[in-house]
Amino acid sequence: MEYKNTLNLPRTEFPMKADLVTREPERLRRWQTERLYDRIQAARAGAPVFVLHDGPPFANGDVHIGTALNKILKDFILKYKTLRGYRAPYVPGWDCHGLPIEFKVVQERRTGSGGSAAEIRRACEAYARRFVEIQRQQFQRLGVFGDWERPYLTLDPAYEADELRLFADLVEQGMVYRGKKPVYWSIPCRTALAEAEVEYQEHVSQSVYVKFPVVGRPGTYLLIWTTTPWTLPANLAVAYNSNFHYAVVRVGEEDYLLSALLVNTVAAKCGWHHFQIVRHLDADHLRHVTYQHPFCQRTGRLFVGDAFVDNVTGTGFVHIAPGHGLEDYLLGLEHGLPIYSPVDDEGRLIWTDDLPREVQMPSDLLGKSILEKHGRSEANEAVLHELRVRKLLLHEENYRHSYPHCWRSKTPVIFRAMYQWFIRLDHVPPGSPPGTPTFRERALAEIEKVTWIPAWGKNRIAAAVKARPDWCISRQRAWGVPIPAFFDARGEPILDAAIVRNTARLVETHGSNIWFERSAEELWAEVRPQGWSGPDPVAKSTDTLDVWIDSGSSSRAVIARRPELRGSPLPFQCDLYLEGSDQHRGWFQSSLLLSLASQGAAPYRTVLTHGFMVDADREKISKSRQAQGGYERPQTAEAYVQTWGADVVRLWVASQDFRDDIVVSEERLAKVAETYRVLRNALRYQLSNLYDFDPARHAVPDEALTGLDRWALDVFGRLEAEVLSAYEQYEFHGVYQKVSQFVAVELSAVYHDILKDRLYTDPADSPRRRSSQTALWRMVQGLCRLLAPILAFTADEAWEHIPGRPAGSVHEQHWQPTVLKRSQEEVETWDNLFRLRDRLLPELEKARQAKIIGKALEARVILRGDDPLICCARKQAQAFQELLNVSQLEFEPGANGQPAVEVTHAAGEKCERCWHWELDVGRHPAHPTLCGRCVQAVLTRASASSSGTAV
RNA sequence: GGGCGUGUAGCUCAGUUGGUUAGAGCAUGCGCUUGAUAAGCGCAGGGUCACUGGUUCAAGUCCAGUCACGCCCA
Repeated sequence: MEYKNTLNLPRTEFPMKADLVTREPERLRRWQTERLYDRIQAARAGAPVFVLHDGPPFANGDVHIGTALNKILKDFILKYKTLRGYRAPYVPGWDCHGLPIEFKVVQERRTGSGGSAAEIRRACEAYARRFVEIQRQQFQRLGVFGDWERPYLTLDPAYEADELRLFADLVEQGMVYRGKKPVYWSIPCRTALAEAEVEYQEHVSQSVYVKFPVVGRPGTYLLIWTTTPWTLPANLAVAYNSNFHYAVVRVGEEDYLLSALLVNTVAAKCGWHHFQIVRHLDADHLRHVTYQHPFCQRTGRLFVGDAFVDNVTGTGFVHIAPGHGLEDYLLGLEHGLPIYSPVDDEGRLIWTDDLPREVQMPSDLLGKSILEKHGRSEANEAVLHELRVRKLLLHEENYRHSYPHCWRSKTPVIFRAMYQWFIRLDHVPPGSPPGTPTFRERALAEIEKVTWIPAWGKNRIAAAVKARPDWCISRQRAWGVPIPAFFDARGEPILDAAIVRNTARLVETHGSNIWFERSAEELWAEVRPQGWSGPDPVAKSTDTLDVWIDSGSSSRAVIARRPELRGSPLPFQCDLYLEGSDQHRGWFQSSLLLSLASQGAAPYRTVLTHGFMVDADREKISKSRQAQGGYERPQTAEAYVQTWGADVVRLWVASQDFRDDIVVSEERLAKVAETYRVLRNALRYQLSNLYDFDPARHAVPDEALTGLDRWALDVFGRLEAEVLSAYEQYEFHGVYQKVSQFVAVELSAVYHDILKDRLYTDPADSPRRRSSQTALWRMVQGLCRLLAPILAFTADEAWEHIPGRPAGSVHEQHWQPTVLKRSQEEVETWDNLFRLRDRLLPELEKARQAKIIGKALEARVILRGDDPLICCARKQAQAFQELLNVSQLEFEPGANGQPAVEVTHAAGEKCERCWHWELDVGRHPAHPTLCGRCVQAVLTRASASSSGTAV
């Protein structure tokens, strides 16, 4: 029993149990008090730069697990680049303006009208800052390094000023115009919505088939179909498809015109039992048809609309209201129709100045509300009533389809034409020669210059840029950067680059609240350009800029402004943007368009995209499932960190290919936690066997290392190269797979297992033991560096337990992979030994099954014959016996009838100290239970301790 | 409905230009060990490569279609 004390059993303070949830915050505090991030940046002052520019999350709510994923991926890259010697600064940002915050604030205030714009704005700012603080804590808790004390906020006056200066450039180039155009309008929010603010949901609409009387042919009607009856008062035309055949169908006394292919469908819907097709018409006949509006005193004409009139739904005639639909609007422009939109901000039907009163809707319809309550809208009901009394409503039914909804109020949006500011996508500078590329074409060319990872990202953003309409940039909201426009006495807008720049200067010193707090006169006095010869304003605009202009301006307001991020030769261009794939239509695009327009190039050289978080069933994380208790915990970063610790969450992020969707589930986290334990244990094994190792005194040079250790370092070197390459390509799941499999197989099952014997039983200072310690010492440093970007806390913790380590945190190290070069011959020898080992292990297993042996040390292996592998093993008998971890290995010449491999129980007795079975146990009278080797070890140890050199 | 993706063992991933019985780690089961011990080692089971059809001597790998899921759009 006492011999156990003569062994070099592992010792370490590095605990097996990670206890990440309580221990990580302590390390975090230390990093903060030591100002580790600043220290790293300072140390890399002259190094090559790698800039990843942060896409700002919205300053609202707790950090979602999906947002955490994004931040962690960014941190992997920056920690990796830092280790490789780059100066890789990180300036986190927040998107602070916008409807979601204003919506919350107005809800929270609940004080009737809600106060002035300036008051709401102050409350919004306080709200945004509160969540910036909350999210900052939560992001830091994930182990993300960055300049958290000086993040960029889109509400900073300096940011707003730069955004306005960028806007001024666009104004100066003539890219910004005011136009009347149908936009998404949210009635409860009383605002136009950006495409990004619209979400599609299932909706039941009232679908109606309506008769439009044909002028000059009593009893003949066009049939149109619509799912938005409230747009009928705005009807100004009907579209048909010039490729279709149309039929005149007689039902009872009346004749109906509709697409020939849809006759049966419509007949079934409308319940026509007896009908006959009395005539066929082709498109030429339709060109000259005029119809009477069903309930307004005006007529309309038919136009070709091949692009959108289909033969699948409806009647083959499409009701056109240029003020209420994009296709309608375009057709209206083409034929000079007014963009007529008789609806007010509250979604009520009204008369407008676009048409004479007498040809507009009957006064009974005025004031009827479009907004649905319990699936019914006053406006629809009133229109249907008008149709019914005139006997023009042929059929009515519920129609279930996907329909755009306001993302905040969750109500169906309407399309409504109104004056808005736009950025013209097909802009060409005035006076440029023919053939000059349009802005859209330049954007597409710029997309070609960027590296998109994965490569399909290029297609995706190019398709989005190709297809997108002009960018509607105005919002009728308070919480945003004001559009510094004025109106003259005639109501004409005044927007001028010099005014915008002067406003930027004003905003830079006072913040953008000044626009809302001061009167138009006061503002004009401040921003009126020198030598202004235009009209004087009588009012100011109260619109704000689309928030995509905010975040899209960051290349100018942040990259070009912050000295540590500033690029060269293009100050606004950085190396990498990294966001979810939805940003192809969001930030990637807004950043590209704005940077190109104002600065002449894309703000990024590479764009990396990740997929979305899905649950265990590979379906998107849904709030309704959350509400029904479908998940064990809230889908926030905090909830996961509090259960598993940040390093497990980080390892989970690394474990999957982020270019696809990422599964977040309890099972997945549990599996990853298991891998974490394996990694941690391997580190612990290595550290615990270095307790008496001082590299300065004990390190063994490469050529003196044992073959096994040289093998291990070589294999590790190859792993390191593979891992390096995976990091280079941002394939963190490759790092995860390679490292975890290496640790499980090469390290734990082979190297560590074999090493135990020499580490524990050899004399502490024996060359063989010091050789292995040297290898472990080098490897544990390598592992820490290689894991540091992912296991930010654990790698740093383990690093501190390495004896004689380089100064500083693991995150301050310079990762320079070292290679141990072995000759071809040596490599082959060891490959052979392992090949033979693989062949013999099943034999040992058989012996175990047959109860001949238990553990391998109880075995004696006899190898016979002159098989090349066996010859190789004979030359390396001692090393090979170690690989097998058996007590006795014997070689015999081949003999007839004798197997080439034989496993028997070892001869002799079990040594009490090393557990080998040896023939020389008991030879030494003072140590009757020990083998010769252990006697030596014990005697060496005794003399070392008596001479005072023991460790 | 359209665009862009994805679909290989329970989980996460490999599967080069199409070529022998489809691999790894983890998890599971069964053993071993008890000097890495809320650890360690070994062995075993587990896949009609989403589905259907095609091209080919040969397809997880190429083509077409279908389905499911995700993002974006209508």
